[in-house]
Amino acid sequence: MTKQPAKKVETRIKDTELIDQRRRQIAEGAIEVFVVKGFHKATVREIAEAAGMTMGSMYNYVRSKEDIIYIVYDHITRILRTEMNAAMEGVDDPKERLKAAVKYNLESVNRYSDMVMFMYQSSRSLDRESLHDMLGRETEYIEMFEDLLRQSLAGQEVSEFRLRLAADILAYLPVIVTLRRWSLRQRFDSMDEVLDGILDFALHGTEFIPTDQEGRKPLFLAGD
Amino acid sequence: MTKQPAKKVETRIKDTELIDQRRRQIAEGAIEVFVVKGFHKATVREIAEAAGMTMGSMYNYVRSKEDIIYIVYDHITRILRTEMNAAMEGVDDPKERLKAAVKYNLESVNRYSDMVMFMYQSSRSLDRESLHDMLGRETEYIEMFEDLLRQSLAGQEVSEFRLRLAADILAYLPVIVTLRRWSLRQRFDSMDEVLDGILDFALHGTEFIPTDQEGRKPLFLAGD
Amino acid sequence: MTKQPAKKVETRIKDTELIDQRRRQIAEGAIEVFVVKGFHKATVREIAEAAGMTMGSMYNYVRSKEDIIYIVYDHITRILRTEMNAAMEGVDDPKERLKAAVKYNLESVNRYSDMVMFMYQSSRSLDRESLHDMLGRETEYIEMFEDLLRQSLAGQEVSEFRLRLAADILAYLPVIVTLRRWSLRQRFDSMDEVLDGILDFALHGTEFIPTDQEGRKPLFLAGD
Amino acid sequence: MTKQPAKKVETRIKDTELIDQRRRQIAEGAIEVFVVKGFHKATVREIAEAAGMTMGSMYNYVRSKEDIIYIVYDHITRILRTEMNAAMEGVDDPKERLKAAVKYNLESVNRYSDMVMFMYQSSRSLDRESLHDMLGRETEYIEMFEDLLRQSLAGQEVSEFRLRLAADILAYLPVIVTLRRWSLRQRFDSMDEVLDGILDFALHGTEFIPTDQEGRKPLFLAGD
DNA sequence: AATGAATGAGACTTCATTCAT
DNA sequence: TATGAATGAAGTCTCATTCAT
Repeated sequence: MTKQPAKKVETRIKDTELIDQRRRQIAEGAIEVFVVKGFHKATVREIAEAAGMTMGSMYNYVRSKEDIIYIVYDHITRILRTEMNAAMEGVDDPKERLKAAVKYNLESVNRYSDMVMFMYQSSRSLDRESLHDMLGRETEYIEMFEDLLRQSLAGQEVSEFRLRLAADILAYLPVIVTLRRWSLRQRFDSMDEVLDGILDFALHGTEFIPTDQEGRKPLFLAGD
Repeated sequence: MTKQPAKKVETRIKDTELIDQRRRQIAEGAIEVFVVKGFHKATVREIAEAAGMTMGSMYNYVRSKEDIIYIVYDHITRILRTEMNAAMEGVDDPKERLKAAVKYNLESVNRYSDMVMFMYQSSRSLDRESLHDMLGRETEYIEMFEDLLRQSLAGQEVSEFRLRLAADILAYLPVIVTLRRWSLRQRFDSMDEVLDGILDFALHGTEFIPTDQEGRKPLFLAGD
Repeated sequence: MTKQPAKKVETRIKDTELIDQRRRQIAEGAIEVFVVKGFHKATVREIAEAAGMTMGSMYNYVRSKEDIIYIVYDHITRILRTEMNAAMEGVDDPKERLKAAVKYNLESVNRYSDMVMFMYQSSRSLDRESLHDMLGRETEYIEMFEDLLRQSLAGQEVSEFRLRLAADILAYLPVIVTLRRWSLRQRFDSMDEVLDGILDFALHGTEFIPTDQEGRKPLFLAGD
Repeated sequence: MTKQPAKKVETRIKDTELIDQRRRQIAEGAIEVFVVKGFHKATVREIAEAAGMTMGSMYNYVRSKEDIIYIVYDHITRILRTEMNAAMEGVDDPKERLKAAVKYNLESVNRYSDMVMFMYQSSRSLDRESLHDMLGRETEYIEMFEDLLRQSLAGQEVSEFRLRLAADILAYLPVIVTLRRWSLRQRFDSMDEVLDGILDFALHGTEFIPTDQEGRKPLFLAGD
C-alpha cells in the first residue's frame, strides 16, 4: 500500500547511518532557514551553518541546492504521515476515524503552518523527479480519505464521483489554515474555534455525497 | 466601500497614459514569463523582452524587479475583480447571487489557474507595502462573500461566527482547482464536472451556519 | 598678458547670448550638485534640473558630461579672478599689494571652499584640453605672485629661484583652508584668526628669499 | 598615544594571515589601478586582476568597492607612518628632529606623489567611518609636529595658537609637491632643489611663532 | 570525511546619450 | 529650441559549486 519514494539522492559517502543522520541535520537546518527566507533567498552557506556543518561538508550529502529541497519535502511529509498514523491509532468507528483524520489534518497543518506554507511556495523548485514523488504521496493521502469516506458511508447509495471529489476537498480544505492564516487571524479571535468551524463545514459538505438527496440524513450535526 | 490601493509605483515618466500602457505591457509580459519560470528564475531582461521593450526602457516604469511583481499582482486582481463584477451583474436573487459568485470564482480561478498559482507561490517576494495592499484586497473579497451569505440567510437565525468563517472558506475553496490541479486532472475525467462538484460541496457546507441545526432546511440541494 | 583660454565648447545653438545665459545656468546648477555629490555621483539629470532645464535641452549647450566640468571650472576661476582684481584695485604700495593678494586669496578660498575642494577632487575628470587650459590659468596666477614679490623686494639682492618658488607657495598655501578645513575647524576656535595666522606664516616664509641672510631685515612682522 | 584605527573590514575568510596577505595584494593592485584611472573609473575587475586574483575571490576579502578604498588608504598611511618613524630614528636634537620630519615629509610625499594625489582626490568616496578613521590619523600626524615644534622652541616665549597653527601648516605644506607637481615641474629644473626650497620656506615660516618678535633670533637660516 | 578558499557566470540596476516630436 | 522617452553598455555584487589540503 505504501509505495516507497522512487527518488534517491546519491552521494559519495558510504556510511549509510551517517548519511541518515546528516540528512536529518540538513533537513532541520534547511527548514529553519527556508521558513524565514524562502528557498531562493536562502544561501547554501546559511543552510549548512543552520545544519551544523560546513558548506563543503554538506556537499558530501547533497549534489545540489535542489537536492536540499527534496530532502526537506521528504522530511516534512514523513513527519506529517507519522503523526497522522499516530492520531488515528485506536480509533475504530469509521465516522470517528474520518473525523479524526480531518481534525488531525487541520491541527497538524496549523502546527506546521510555516513548513506547509513553504511547501506550497516552493514546489516549483523541485526537480521533475522529486515533484513526481511528492505528487504521488499526495495521491496516497487523498486515497486514504477516500477509503475513510467509503467506510463511513457504507450502506448508503453514494455517487462515486462525489465521494472521490469529497476526498480531494477534505484533504485540501485544512490548508486554508496556512494559506489564509493572515486573514483568519485578522478576522477571528481564537484559532481553535476556527479549526472547529472548518471541521464542521467540511463534514457538512460531505453530505452532498449520497445520491438520495431527499431522504438523506446528515452524517454530522454541527458541533458534534 | 472599495478602498483604493494605497501603493503607487513611482517613475520618472510624466505621460500618465503612456505609463498605463507600458505598465500593462509589463504586466502581461511578466506574467508570460513568471508562469513558466517563476519570479526568481525570470530575469528582468526576459521580462522586458516579453513586454516588448528594452530593459532600460522598462526601468523607466519600474524601480526594481520587485515593483514588477506588484504590478503583476495588481493586474491579475484587477482582472479577477472586473470579471467578478461582470459575472454578477443582473443577478438579483440573493441565493442566486451567492451561487453565481462561488461559481464564477471557481471558473475564473480555473481559467487563470497559472496566474493564481503564481500568486500563491510568490507572495513572499512582495515587499511589505505591496503585501499589505494585496491582503487588503483579499479581505474586501471575503467581505463580499460575507454580505452575500448574510443576504441569503436573511430571516434565519445564524451564528455570526460561522457565517464569517463560511465566507472565508467560500472564497478560498475554489483555489483547490489551482493548487491541486494535478491531482484533480489525474483523478477525474472532466474538469467541468469537478467545478460543479466543488460548488455543490461548498454550498452544502454553508448549511452549518444556521444556529437551529435540527429544524434547518437545506439551502441548496445537490445538483441545483 | 592675459592669454584667453583656448578651449571652446561647441554646440548646435546659434544665438550666442542665449548660449552664455544657459552656460551660466548650467555652471551654477552643476556647482550646486557637484559640491554635494561630487562629479561622478552627480547625474546629468540632476544637473539639468538644478540648472532649471531639461536634460535634452542641456545637451544643446554641452556635448558631454565632461564638458560640464570644464564649464564649471571656467566659471569658478572666472569668479576668483574677478574678485581678486577687485580686491587689489586701488592698493598701490607693492608690499601692501602682495599682502592684499595673499589675504584675498585666503579669504576667497575660504569663502568658496566647497568649490575649491571640488576643483581639487575633480581635476582628473577634465579632458586633456581642459586640463591644459586650467593649468595655464594657474600658471598665470602664480606669475602674478611672482611679480608682486619682485616688486616688493625691489632693491634687495634676491635669489631668483627662491622668489619663484615662494610665488608658488604663496599661491598654494591658502588652499590649506579648504583641504584641511576639518582639521582646522577641530583644532581652532575662530577661522578668522586662523586666516590671519596663515597670512603671517606665509609672509614670514618669504624672508627666505633674500640672498643676504645675515643682514636681512624682516619683510613683515607678525601681526602687522 | 597611538590610538588604533577603529574600523575593521569584515570578511567571510577565517585564516587571518591569509587575510593580511590578500589585503596587501588588494591594496597594491588597487593603487596601481587607482593612480591611473582614479577610484570611479577603476572597475573592480581591473583591481582584482591587478591584485592577482579573480573578482569573486577578492569579494571574499572585501564587502564592497568602497571597502577597497579604505584598505588602500590604510595601506598608504601605514607606509608613510612607518617610513616617517624610521626616518626620525636616531635623531635626538629637537630642531634636527623637526627638520628631519619636514624633510622626510617632503620626500615621501614626493616619492609617493601618485598615491598622495589619489588620496586627496578620493576622500569623498570614503564612507563616513573610514573618513573619520583617516581624519583621526591626520590629527595624530599634526600633533606630532606640534610636539616637535614645542620641543624645538623650548625656553622661548611662544604663542600657543601660532605653534599649533604652524604644526598644521608644516604637515600640510609638503603636499604642494603633489598637488602642484605639474606647475613645479614646469617652472623648475630640479625637484630636489625645490624640496630644499620648500623646507627652507617652511622653517622660516615657523619664526612667526615666538611672541617676542623684535628680539627673536631665527630658528633656522636658509640653506642650513 | 571535513574544511573553507577560489571561482566565474550571471543578475540587477544605473545613466550618459540620442532622437523623434 | 525644447522636450522627455528610449536605449544599451557597463558596472557591482552574489552565490552555487569545486577542489586542494
